[in-house]
Amino acid sequence: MSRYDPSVIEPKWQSAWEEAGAFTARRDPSKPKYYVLEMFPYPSGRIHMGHVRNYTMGDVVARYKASCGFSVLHPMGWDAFGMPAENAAMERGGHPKDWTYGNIADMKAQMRPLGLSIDWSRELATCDPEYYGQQQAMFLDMLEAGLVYRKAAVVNWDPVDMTVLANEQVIDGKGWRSGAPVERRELTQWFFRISDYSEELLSALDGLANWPEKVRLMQANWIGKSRGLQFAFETVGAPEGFERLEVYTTRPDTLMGASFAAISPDHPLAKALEGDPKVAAFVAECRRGGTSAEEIETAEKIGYDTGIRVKHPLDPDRELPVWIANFILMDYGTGAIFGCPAHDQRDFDFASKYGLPIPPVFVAEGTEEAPLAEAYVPMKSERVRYVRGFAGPEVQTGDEGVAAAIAHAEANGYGKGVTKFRLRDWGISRQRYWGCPIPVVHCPACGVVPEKKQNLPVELPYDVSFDQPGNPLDRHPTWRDVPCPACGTPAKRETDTMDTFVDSSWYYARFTAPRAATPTVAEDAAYWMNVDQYIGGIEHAILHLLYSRFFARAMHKTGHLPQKAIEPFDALFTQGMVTHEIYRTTDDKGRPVYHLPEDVTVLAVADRRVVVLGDVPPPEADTIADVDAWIQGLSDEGLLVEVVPSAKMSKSKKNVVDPMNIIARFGADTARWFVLSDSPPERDVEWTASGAEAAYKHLSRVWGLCDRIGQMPADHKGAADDDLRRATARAVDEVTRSIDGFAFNKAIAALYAFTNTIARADASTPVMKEAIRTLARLMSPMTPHIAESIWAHQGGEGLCAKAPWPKADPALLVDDSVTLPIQINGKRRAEISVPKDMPGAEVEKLALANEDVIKFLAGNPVKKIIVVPGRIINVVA
RNA sequence: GCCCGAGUGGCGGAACGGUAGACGCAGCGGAUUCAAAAUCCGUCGCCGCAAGGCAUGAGAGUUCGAAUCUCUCCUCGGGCACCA
Repeated sequence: MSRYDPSVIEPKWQSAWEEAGAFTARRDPSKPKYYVLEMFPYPSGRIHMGHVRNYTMGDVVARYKASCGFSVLHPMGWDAFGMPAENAAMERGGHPKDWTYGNIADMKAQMRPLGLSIDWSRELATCDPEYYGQQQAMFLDMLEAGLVYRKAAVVNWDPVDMTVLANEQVIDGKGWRSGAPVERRELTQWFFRISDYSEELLSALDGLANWPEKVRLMQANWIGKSRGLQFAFETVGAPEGFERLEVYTTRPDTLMGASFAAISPDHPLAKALEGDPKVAAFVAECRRGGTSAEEIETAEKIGYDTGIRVKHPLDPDRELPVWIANFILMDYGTGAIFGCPAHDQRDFDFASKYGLPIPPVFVAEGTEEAPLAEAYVPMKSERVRYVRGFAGPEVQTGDEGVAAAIAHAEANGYGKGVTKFRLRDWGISRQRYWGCPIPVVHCPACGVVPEKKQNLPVELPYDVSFDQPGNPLDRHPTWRDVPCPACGTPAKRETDTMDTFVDSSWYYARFTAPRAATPTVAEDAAYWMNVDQYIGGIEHAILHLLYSRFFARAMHKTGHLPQKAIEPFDALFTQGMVTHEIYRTTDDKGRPVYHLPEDVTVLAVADRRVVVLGDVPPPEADTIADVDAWIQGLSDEGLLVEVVPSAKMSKSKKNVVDPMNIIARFGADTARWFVLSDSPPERDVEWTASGAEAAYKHLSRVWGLCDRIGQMPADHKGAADDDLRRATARAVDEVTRSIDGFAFNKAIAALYAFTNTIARADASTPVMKEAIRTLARLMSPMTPHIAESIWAHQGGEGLCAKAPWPKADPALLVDDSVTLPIQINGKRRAEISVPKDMPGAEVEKLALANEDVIKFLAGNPVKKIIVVPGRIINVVA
């Protein structure tokens, strides 16, 4: 025990844990279980600091819970399907499978030195046929249960890559990879019926008490419940079959302000009218625009008057024109609306453009009707005066007006109140190779036929090529050709694969029985589910977590999960990012050039922080002017680096720190300590070289302290044993409460303070040893390797990782006397030390007798005195 | 536009309505050293010689007492957004 050398102790203890099988999860009915899970990574090939932070947090929880006596499940796997593997194959050759498994091996090799307490025997990759075969089995069960269906849907189609693109893959109306203008094309796709669960997924959010409020709110907004009126207009001059036009509105109270009706270009009525070349041309024009967010936002409102008219339900003599308008969405409500330009900005813009009337329905209380320059849209909770009302009192809130209008419609039989959701069914078809094949067969005789379960997995063929665009499965010479599972005649496999979000929607359940021949095993799922603590990035707040919540319900319905697991994640924690400042210079053309942190030098010059390129010695300067001149000189030579405030680590900005470099230099414990130390876990943490060094120095100090205590003579007597015992108890208490509350930064702060206390303590050898053994136990969730070394050195029994968590003696947590600050009129003026249970009346007497108090009172009479036991005394004069 | 969240020293951040700034970084002073690095000790919100005063984005309010609760405003961050 001489020098702190992580490169020696870290591999040593990792082997010791492995040999002891310390982290193998076992179903143990005699113990309570604890399932901690970090969101599994995409195998890009390199781990980054964000991974280190995420997995370290999970590891702290796993190790802490294990030492508290829980049977812990802490698995790891790979979200291994997806586009990057295919892109790599297209750009650099090679095969997605080889690329992916190679990356998994590389990343695993980078993760193991971190010393995470992971049960690697449960490792899985979603691209393992063992995994996706079970996913296919569940797909078939869900198909049978009516949770999956096919329908035609409008998608973003990249005509060059010949694939469907997600909205976020469409940039400026062009495919992100091919750069080709994206078309809106109608394709038949597979969907999960997630919208059947809209109401439940929304209301169950209330039960997720240990989820961040923010995530619950984001999901609630995404699900987007609204209450409104649905009714039908009677049409005049419409084609056969369109005698009625169903519309939906959340503002039925504005019905008297309707000046037109509008339908989506994708509405069946619009299709029926496409025989008219002018209509067809208009609809085509609407389609041309992409469906990306920006596209829609900037698109101008355009419309086409169909000549069809509808009768106003409250006044059959009044007829409104029916327009086709590009801003009406087919998949919300009924795909048709009535326009009330006075109280809806979109309708106002549209009516203004096409010269339609804008009659107000209500005005602000106490005002008169006047021409509008923009739509008047007050909060629904605000009281307004209805000038064209038809239900409820003249003056009422919007909410009351809506309720009265729905009641009026229902009473008079022209409409009914309905609830709608923004959440749409989940389209999972992807025209890609590297994904889970959808296990169905298209038979000319039988139609769409599910594959037989005994034929699963439907495995991806290896012999595919990526030298041309489109789906390799589609052009494979034989893969598609199979006999129909129903009638046996030649048929074709479905060549679409599943959205990779499906893969990640149930991996948490698979971890409970990762090698089983069924998707899950009832006993294992019953024992391990739910995930007690799930940890990951806020970027998955909506899609991944919502899909998983749906999938767990679907798995329950098909018998793959118990009822208790329909909300699979009991507690969710969303950790912040690891950031780093950016170092930038400009080239002679004025373009930014970025530099890696290791390529710059940070100098403290006078009281300024100067960052330079390369290895520049600091100046020998005496005056501020000298320093300025020196900096100016650097600037002229192009050596002065501009520092851009902290941002998410990104390769393009070169503000990345490779965890492997840090481990090589300082060891895993330092990296783990640092990512936990500086900021609350939910916030971003800025990686700084000085902070990492400080972490390393601290661990070295702890090492040295351990060494020193090890050399103390066994009979050494100290004068303040009790003080150290109390400090030890306080440290146990603080670290325990901090870890329980996910405040790892506070746990670290308490450990710093405790280390300093031990270093300065004047205590007998056994008390010192007990203190440092306790320190080792308290450090072990964060820095497990150095903790083991200290534990072993100080005579701890067995592995520190297996030792029970220390408990603080409550008697040592309370002090016999307390220091009470004394305030006079709310300002701190003095303090006194009193026995902890001294009665208030006596404390008052002592306080008033205090000479500082007398001085500050200056003879003024005391009006009131407040004694908060053990806290504070406030004298009001 | 709508809905959230956050503003505390030079920096990251602590603080059940009760001593604001724990802990760390940076800085400053000292010891050690031939010297430097490393290490150790001390100091460190601002103004002031001091007594003391001023300080938690700004302004009001509640309270004996407010970083913390309430209201208004400002700034930053995030989510959603032709969703009828």
